[in-house]
Amino acid sequence: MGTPDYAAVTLKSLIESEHEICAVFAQPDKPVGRKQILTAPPVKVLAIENNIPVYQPNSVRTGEALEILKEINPDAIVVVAYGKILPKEILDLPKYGCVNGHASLLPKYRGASPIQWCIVQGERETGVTTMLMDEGMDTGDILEVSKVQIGENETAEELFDRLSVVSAELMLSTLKKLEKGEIAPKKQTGEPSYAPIIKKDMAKLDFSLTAQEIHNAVRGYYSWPCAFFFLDGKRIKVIKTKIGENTTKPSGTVICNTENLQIACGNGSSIRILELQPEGSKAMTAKQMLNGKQIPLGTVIGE
RNA sequence: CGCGGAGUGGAGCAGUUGGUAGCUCGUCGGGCUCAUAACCCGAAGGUCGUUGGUUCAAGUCCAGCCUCCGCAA
Repeated sequence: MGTPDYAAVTLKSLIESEHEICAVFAQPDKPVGRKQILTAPPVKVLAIENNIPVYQPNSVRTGEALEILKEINPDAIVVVAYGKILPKEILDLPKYGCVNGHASLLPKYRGASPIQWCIVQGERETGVTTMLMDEGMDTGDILEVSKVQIGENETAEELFDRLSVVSAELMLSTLKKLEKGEIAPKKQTGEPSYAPIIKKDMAKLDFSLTAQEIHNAVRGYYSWPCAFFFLDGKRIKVIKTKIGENTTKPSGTVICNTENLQIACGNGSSIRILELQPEGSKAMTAKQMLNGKQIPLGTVIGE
């Protein structure tokens, strides 16, 4: 069970492994893009290419989904980024249980968007955890963990790509050990935290935060929804930033408008915006934008 | 037909009430300088996305088409 590209990587590994995949569950097709074309999620596409039956129930809490699963009678159910919480009847169905791959070091960053959130929070280390699902939100007993270091300038998109591979490898390992009875599930220990669903508004930059925090937000919200600020009523997405030197100017003040756009941040820090994308335009370097649009020194950004 | 912005010399933009194009940067040449990504002088480079229309005359008005992008999902 899974939906986006991230989950498709694991599915691909499973297909190429010795495991037999009886069925794939994915979220229903959704309209995508400017034209609102109904598009199949990546996991579904991959499943179809490999002639695996695909089910896309709107809800897994109806008897219908349960009936289908009973029919299939799987040894195990692998769940990666499926986006739905499974009811107890389904969790109890497979011999080896429902194994979930979650992109964080549990119990930290339980929930919907652990990858983006751990970057926004400035973590230097994260990872992938496989666990036996229970009825809670990412509260199941831990099976295996694989840690990954986060690069200073790594974006959520890049981390997604890396973790999807790590996740796939770990899942294969976990399944193998489960089958042989080599894993003892362990209760989650430590202080749990939750990664909220990312909303567009959250990506609006607040220049009263420190440059490091802004740098984290820019990386964490890339490439969706992408950090942004408003200038003359136009939304400007911030794509790439670098920490600048300290300044005494109040936060939000433009302090350099030539080679890049440097803005004063909280606590005397400053951020250099290297690449951005004004509303209606393509992504460009800050220097390119400044060639066409003059932003006077001292301009204060923010409402 | 979901809403909206945009296609102008290599890049980013401006272009007034229609009268054959400007700015910033870059490029090339020269100069200044110990030196420079700094400064000064000069040059090259555009049939203004495409097709048709209105007009004495259109980047500038009208219609269609192509492409890019933001919002929304």
